[in-house]
Amino acid sequence: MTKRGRLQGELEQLILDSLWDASGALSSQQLLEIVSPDGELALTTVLTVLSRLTDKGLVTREPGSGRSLLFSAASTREQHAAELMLKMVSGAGNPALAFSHFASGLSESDLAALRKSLDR
Amino acid sequence: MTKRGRLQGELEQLILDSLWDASGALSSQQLLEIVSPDGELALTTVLTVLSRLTDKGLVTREPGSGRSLLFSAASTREQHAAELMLKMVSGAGNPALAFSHFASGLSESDLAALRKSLDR
DNA sequence: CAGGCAGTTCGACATTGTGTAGAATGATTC
DNA sequence: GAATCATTCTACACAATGTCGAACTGCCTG
Repeated sequence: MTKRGRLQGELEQLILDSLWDASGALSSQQLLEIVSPDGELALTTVLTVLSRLTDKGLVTREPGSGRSLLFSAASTREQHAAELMLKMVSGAGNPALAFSHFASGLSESDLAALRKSLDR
Repeated sequence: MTKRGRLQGELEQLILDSLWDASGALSSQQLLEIVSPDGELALTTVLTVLSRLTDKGLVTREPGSGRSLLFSAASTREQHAAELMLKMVSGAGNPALAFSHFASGLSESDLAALRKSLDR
């Protein structure tokens, strides 16, 4: 019920970010510890969100020890970002124009990185 | 109430697209005509959505003839797309990696356009 | 092997965003 | 001044998300 003044989609994003930041797969408990260190959230809350993220294909689950589950992001943060960016391009109408606006907003270092990624 | 089986956000997108496709500013009536040629929607429906899009800063309004208003998109489709793409990059963690995934998904012609937009 | 425990799944309710439109308001016009 | 008509206000339905308590179910331990 968005009690803790959380915005729409914020908890899902927070959990996704936690999974991306993690080195490996995480248990629901570990995620709870990360997402709510002060014990403000219930474990079931985290599990519900994980279930919804799994339904969306953004999270995968593997069996852990006992009958626990380990969760991890289905794709890397960068793959996910790239996918969304590609979707923008397809809906952009005039990609060349969109690219030019896009490039204008990039930092020098990001521009350099982008150029390098195109050199192949 | 999403009666006509419309998905979440679909009408907003449809109206935004109509404004982008239009050569100039449009009245609510013209938009209704475009969005619902068969008269399935009420004019107030279009106006409500326009009001919400205006609140989001995606649509601007100017006085038209009489006390009518003319609506137009606040930014071009390409600017909008570029803005979202830039937001992705900032949240991508490792932009260089995101770029490389992004480039892999682009068509040859889009790649060429992107290269050209970086040459300056 | 039965009982408890730890972890998951189910079902529920709250809030916000969006689809949808009738009622109310207010400026224009005749 | 009354009719007109575009906009704003108010309202309700449904979907997505936040948030849990209750129920369920394998495992482990005694």
